[in-house]
Amino acid sequence: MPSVFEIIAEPNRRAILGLLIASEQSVGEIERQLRMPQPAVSKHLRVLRDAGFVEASVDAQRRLYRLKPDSLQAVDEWLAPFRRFWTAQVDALERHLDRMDQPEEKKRPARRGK
Amino acid sequence: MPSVFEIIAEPNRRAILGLLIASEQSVGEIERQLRMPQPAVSKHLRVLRDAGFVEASVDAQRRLYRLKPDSLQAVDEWLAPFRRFWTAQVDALERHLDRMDQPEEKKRPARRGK
DNA sequence: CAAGCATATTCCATTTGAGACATATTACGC
DNA sequence: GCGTAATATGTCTCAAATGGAATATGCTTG
Repeated sequence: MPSVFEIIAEPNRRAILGLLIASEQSVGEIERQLRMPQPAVSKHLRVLRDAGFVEASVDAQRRLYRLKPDSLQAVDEWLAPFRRFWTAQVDALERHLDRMDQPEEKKRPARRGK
Repeated sequence: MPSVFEIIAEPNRRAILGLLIASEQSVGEIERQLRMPQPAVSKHLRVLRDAGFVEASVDAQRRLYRLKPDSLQAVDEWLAPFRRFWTAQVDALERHLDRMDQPEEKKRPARRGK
């Protein structure tokens, strides 16, 4: 049972997850979009399923895979303590830029919010 | 040149990064805190340094390693599109809880916002 | 400059995991 | 039930990366 981090270390698995953001996809659709041999797709999906990142429903002979919520939350939580590290930098940069270009306008809407 | 994701896939490297959140540390300090052979520490630090996650300054014979900002930002950006996936879930749960316990109080302050 | 400590590097053995291909399974239409 | 499409699994090989032990480098002090 590999860790969450090992799961997403594999580029093809990240690609598959990326596809599933849009909507659920069959194995064949993934295979075509990523131009990847079918056994490879199935194997990666197996790993993702075992790790709880995706789930499948049966539609005749196809299996439709979709993202499971929560799966990537663990990564987000691990990241949290580090986040303040770069936000300090970015905030300073933004203040700097704000002072530079249009000192009068109220531009530059919420960059990280929502 | 491994990807950001491969860098943080290694548990010991995550542990080292975790230590450096608190403050900069020498190799020896990391070695002792993580109970890890010194060459292992140096090797992982090498990888982290090459990947731009940490930087070192020289203090006599010791090298003090500290986090570089921005390094983990790439992970955060990759995570962004997925984030809305679980927030939908969490928000629903929060609304549910809010309805349950104190229906009158204005408690439960911003949980994810800074 | 010799000795000693802190860190880096090299070498080797082992393991892990992905890729490629062949093959098994399962469901459908006829 | 047969043939076929869609997906899963098994096997083999190979590359990469980790751990461990020995060794090299570098700085410092006496």
